[in-house]
Order: sequence, then structure tokens, then C-alpha cells
Amino acid sequence: MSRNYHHGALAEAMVDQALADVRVQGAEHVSLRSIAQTLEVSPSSAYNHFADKDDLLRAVGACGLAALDERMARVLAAHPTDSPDAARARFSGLGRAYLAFAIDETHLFQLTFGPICAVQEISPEDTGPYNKLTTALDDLDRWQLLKPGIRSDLDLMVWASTHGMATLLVEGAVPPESVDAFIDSMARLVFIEGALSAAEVR
Amino acid sequence: MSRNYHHGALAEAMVDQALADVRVQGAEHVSLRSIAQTLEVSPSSAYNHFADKDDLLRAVGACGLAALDERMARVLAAHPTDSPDAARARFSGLGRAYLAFAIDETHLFQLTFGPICAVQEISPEDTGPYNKLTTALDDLDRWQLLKPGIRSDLDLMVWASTHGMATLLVEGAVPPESVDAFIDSMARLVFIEGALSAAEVR
DNA sequence: CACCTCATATGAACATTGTCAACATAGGAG
DNA sequence: CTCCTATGTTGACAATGTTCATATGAGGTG
Repeated sequence: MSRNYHHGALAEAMVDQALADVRVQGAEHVSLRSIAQTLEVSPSSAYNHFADKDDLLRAVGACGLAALDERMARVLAAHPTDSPDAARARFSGLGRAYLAFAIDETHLFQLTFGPICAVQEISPEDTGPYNKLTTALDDLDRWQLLKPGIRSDLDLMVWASTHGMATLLVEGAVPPESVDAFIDSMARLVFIEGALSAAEVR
Repeated sequence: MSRNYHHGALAEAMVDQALADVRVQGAEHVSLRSIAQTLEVSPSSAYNHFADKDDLLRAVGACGLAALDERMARVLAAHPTDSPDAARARFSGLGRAYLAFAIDETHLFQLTFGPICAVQEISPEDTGPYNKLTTALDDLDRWQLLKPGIRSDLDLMVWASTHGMATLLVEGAVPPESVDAFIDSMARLVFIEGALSAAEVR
């Protein structure tokens, strides 16, 4: 009664509320009805905008992916210089951003990469996190900072290891403190002249 | 009425049935009640053996972890020889087994490493998949097959990348065909004398 | 302005689910 | 045999996702 969502803002409002709820309780404990109740709206009104509860959650998952991508974009924006040091800082910074997202937004991470949100197979024209990683690797290669001959192996390998480390963090298999060790190991394995100290970036 | 579970086999039977259901529908679509119905048992009987639905699912998740570990153990048993080639075969075989499990048992993998089953932080006395990976790495190191100086970086790195590749497969972000490329890249990055051909193992 | 129409919200209802408390019973210990 | 404990049953409750018929408002058309 009081507020009427007849202006089409309900969809957005529901995604926002669902996002907030996912952040605190995790996607599995989110209820359509309680979202509707918080918004002072009938439960069935959701079905004018979403086919399904999962459909709403997929929208939230897309927000999660966007949030991750934004964190990575911020890292790139923070190191605009075109120097070898900047290239290394961008690379390590991207990895750190990915892992920080997993730590800060555990529940959102789980939804975004969970069973509900079907991630589409990566494509050449991707502009998200994967693309940012590969172009950072291209940068490193251009400055000849990578060990010789390994460039082509790194796309999948760096992606998998970073994503894997993120899920290990999320699952609690590994403590947040091991992020530094991970980044350092990555640098030692990939850079030509050895380690990038943990303190070098942030 | 007909069959009586008064011999204590209900718990095991429920885990078995739940495991079967998880395999086909995924953990999120299994219901306590339907499991009980299939077993011709009252829904509430479950609560004599499990605190919770999640408690039952955790038991299923433990089965998943055991199944993964068994696959890896089988690989080790298949390469008992103590030669450099055997060491490399064991290493690649372990990775392949991990990824094959993710592909074959997607739903079980998702449950085992999902939010419901809290994986305990890895410990030195672990005897599961992680331990098998690290001892395989020790083997490689003993035969001096690893690039110099990288041994200590590989524990976390190999684990994270393999687990990450597995989750990428499960999420559909990467097609099953890329497993070979992944294993090959891993070999090129880790072994001292370059690539291990995809056909070399299996 | 009046009207109509479509997108949107509501209400009541349904089936299903997890969970619980009170009760029944089986089967071994004494 | 008797009793006790572990195990299974019955019936109920609240919450959830979903649907359908209905109401209502907003915006364009006459």
C-alpha cells in the first residue's frame, strides 16, 4: 500500500535486497518471501520480474561478477604507468584483488561461481576478470619479464591457480594469511628474476 | 512396517540413498522426505541418526572426499615402480584423477567442496589428496626432476591450480577437452626437461 | 478530460519441505 | 519374564516456492 513499485524499480530493489541478504546469510538461506516482506511487497510480485528464485539469484551472481571485475579494474587504474615494475605490480595486484574478493565476499563468491549461476564458457571476446589476467600477462611478456617459453602456458595456469586459491580460501581449507605466500610463489614461478616481495605491492 | 531398520543400518542406507540422489540431482535438490520415502521409512526417523539435513549431506560429502582419495590411491597403486618416469607418471596421473573426478562426479564434487561441508584447514598429518600431491612432489624432487629452487613453492601452487582447474571444469567455464592442455602446461612449468606428452600417461 | 489497456501488484491457496514432540515398539540386558 | 534404551512412527507446525485469479495504477489514445 504505502510505497508502490509501479515505476518498475521493484526488480532492482529485489536484487539489491537479495544481494544484501546473500552477503550476510549466504545464498542458500535467502528466501524470496522474506525479501518481499522487507520490501513491503507481496511475495508473488517477484514473478513479474523473475522467472524463478534462481533467476533472481542469478542476477545477484552477476552483481558478484561485476564487483570482482570492478576490484580488478581499480587495480589496473591504480597502476597506469607503463614500466616493468608497473607491469609486475598490476599482475600481482590483480591476483590479490581476486583473492581479497573471495575473502571479503565469501558468500557472494560462492553464489557467483556456484551451481546456480552457470558461468558461460570463456570466449575470446571476454572483457571480464579472465581477460584482465591475460592482458596483464601479455604486458609482462612484452617487457620480457616472464621466464622464456612459458607465456602460452600461463593463461590457463594462472587463472586456474588463482581461482583455485580463492576457492580454497572460501572453503576454509587454507587460512587468509597464506595469500602472501601464494602471491610470492606465483612470482617466483613466473618472473624471470625471481621473487616479488610481498610488501612490494600494497 | 515391511522392512524394519531396527538393526542400525538406516544411517548407512540413508547416506547411500542420499549419495545416489546427489549424484543425479545435485545436493540442492535432494530432500530428506523423498529419501525416507524411497527407503519406506518415516521422514522423522532420520533424526535418530543425523542432527540435520545438512548433517546427512556432510556424511555424503565425506563419501565424496573418500571417493576422490580412492581414485588418487588407485593411480599410485598403478605406478609402483620407483623410477623417474614412474614419478612423473604418478604426478600427472594424480592431477588427471583429480580432474576426472570433477568431470565424472560434478554434483558430488560440488557438495564435497561446497558451503555445506566445511573443509577443515589442511594439517601436517593429513593423509588425503593433499598429502598424496605433496609426496608425489617429494618424489619428483628426490629424482631431481623439478626445476631448481621451486620445490617449496609447489605445494600450495599445484594444489590450488589443480583444485581451481577442477572447479572451472565443474562450473563449465572451461571444457573437458582442456584437461590435456592443463596437464601439459603443468609439466612444462614444473619439470626440468620440459613437456610430458599428453599420451605419456594413459 | 475520459477511457482503455497493459504492466504490475495483491490475495488466497497449494504442495512440499525441514523439523519437532509425543508415542509406539523391538530386542537385548538384567 | 521384565524393563530399558535405541530406534521408528504419527501427526502436526511453520516456512518456503509457486500459481492463478483478481485488483489497480500509470500512461497513452480518443
